[in-house]
Amino acid sequence: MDEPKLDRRRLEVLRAIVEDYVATQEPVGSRALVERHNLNVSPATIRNDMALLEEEGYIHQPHTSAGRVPTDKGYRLFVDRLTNVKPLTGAERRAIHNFLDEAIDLDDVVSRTVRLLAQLTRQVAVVQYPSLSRSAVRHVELVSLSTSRIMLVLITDTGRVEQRVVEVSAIDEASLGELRARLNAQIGGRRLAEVPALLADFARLMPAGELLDDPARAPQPVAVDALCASLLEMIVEQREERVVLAGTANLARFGQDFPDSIQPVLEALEEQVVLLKLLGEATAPSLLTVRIGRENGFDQLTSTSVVTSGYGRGEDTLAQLGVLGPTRMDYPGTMGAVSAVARYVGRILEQA
Amino acid sequence: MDEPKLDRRRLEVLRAIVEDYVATQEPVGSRALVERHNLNVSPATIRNDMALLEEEGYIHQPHTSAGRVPTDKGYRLFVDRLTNVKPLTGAERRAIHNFLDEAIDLDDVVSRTVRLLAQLTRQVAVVQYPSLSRSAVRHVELVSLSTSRIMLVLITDTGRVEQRVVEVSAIDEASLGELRARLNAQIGGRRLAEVPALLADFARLMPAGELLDDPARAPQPVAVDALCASLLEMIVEQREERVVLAGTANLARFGQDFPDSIQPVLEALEEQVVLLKLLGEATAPSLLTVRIGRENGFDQLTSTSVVTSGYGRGEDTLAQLGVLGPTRMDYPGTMGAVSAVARYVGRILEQA
DNA sequence: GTTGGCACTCGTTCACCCGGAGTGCCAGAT
DNA sequence: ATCTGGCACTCCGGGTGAACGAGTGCCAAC
Repeated sequence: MDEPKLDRRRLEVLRAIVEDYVATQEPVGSRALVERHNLNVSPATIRNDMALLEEEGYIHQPHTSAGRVPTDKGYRLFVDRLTNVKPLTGAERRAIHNFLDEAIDLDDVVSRTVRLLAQLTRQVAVVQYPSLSRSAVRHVELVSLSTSRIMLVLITDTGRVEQRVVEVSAIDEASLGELRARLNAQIGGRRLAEVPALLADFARLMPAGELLDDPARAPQPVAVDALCASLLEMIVEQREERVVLAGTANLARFGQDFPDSIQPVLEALEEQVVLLKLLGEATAPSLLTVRIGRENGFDQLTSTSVVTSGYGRGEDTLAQLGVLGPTRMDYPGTMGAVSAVARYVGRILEQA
Repeated sequence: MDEPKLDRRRLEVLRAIVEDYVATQEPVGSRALVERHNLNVSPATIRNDMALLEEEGYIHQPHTSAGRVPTDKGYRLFVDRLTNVKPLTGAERRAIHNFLDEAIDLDDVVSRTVRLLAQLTRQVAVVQYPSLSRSAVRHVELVSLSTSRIMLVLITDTGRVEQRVVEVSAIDEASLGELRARLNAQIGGRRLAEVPALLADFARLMPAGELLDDPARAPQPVAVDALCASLLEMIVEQREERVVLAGTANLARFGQDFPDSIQPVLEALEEQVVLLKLLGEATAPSLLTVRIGRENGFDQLTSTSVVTSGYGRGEDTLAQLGVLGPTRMDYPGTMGAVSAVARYVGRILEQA
């Protein structure tokens, strides 16, 4: 798999090119390279290496007699083999702690996280709300609003509360209380992912009275069905997950990095669907994913890269968060920030 | 108050300058003016008028021997006296109806409205959630989660649901039921604005048992106080209102209109506080407000204008919505769109 | 495999010039 | 008193061309 033609020095040259280009935003030439990094060879040697790297598609020359610029393939190699995530400074680490520790509820955690990430990386930050399906039921509440309307409230252990109103045939308070108790016994504390199966059982057994001490108090099947159906809908519907955004202003700072304009990028960022796709499938917590240029699959985003990480409680990934910026970005730094924030948010969620 | 020096033709000239400049985005000269509008005078005459308009501060010359550009003061006069809101086309009107009629709940109405407004005006749209304080209490629910924790749920007639959990000293189910009934009798159907006063009475009378048939069942004062306090907090806190945004990508289309960069504008738009201030105090429904350039009071937004309108049910303003764009914007068109959307959203809320 | 040298290519910058658009002003016409 | 045509003037923008410099590729020598 390794390209045998790339010996140690050539890789070093590629790394130097990426680093310099990211720093200066200008094509980098052979002389500048030997000066800034202490490669103990002459510019001419570097030129030979560059010619080879270009042949292999890792770098590219905007026009004859210009310096070289990394290609997407070059960045990819850089990220995969030539760098490690850069650990944050103590000050940054402290800033994360201080800022996130003040969060008062889930909304606040998410909103603080996204702003923090944007500020830390000076780029666009994206945070997905903890997914319902990964979290567990803390409590289900049934509130009768009138004789035939029930409000269904679902509280999860990530602190999210969802409610909706259900129309049912008349049901009396006593039955409702019984139902509430049984329902909580059945699904309380269980993963949302397990709930559909459990509800199916519940809908089958409950009306038959099999779960009750006094079968005479079994509620009407139709009411139970309606409630279960609504509960299921809530869970499924919420899987269409919410995403929040911050730092779009940072895009403007990189105006020159985008071939035409930042308009298509801003447009893409307004589409929830696009954002969700960018964050991608849930990965293990603190496992970084980097998508470079075309890899992210949207034409409007060919000159952007995305760095994402799962976050969650312990081993469970509850959702994804990440950062979007120009392909020419500080990968080690960004990866460090994303990883650190993901880890810390996870820890906060554990306490809650 | 009228500047007597501005006779009919001079005003006409100002209008022509604004219209042409908005259309072409280039300083407009005397000759072009007489050609495009059929003013029946010579360019020289227009030049005299322009000199006067400039002296009065309505227009401005970027440099000697360039055409004229309207100043903020010029736009102001234009908006106040030289134009009327432009009615929408039939197609646009139909688009509004079709798109908004499909909304399924309050969140959906708001989200559709903001996207619609952005698309219609091709600018940044801002919509404030209907304010709790203007709406009325539909129902208050008390749910005991455990012996000492009660969930308080407030449902308003705009369809909003807010909940929070309150810690109280132990309270039994019967007292809770009584409390719920009395509380609803006291504040159900009332405006949120009236609620604080009503709650004060309630907290005074209820514990004393004066409102009960059986004074022995009066709940502990401390529990009532805690509940009332939380309810008040909910109402007050929600006055810090939510705002949603769409169409930021449209800013990029106007890149040249912003002296330096759109960055400060994007930054401003990320601040909820700024957005709320821009939307401003509630005004009567369908009453348009236009703030031009510096009038909006933010340094970052000196080259933007904001067109807002209240919207609501009948005569009640529930919240504000509006559009933000470069000072050089199509005022009549934008005003027409904002006004039409505000009116229609109001009508939708009436049905709900 | 590395190096120094050299010819060559291009993009960038600057000075310069020119054309055109637009102005202000003035004297004369209405 | 107001409008108009004419005229001199200003200034921006675009185009041209030269000088410059950064960078390259190649080759012969080490």
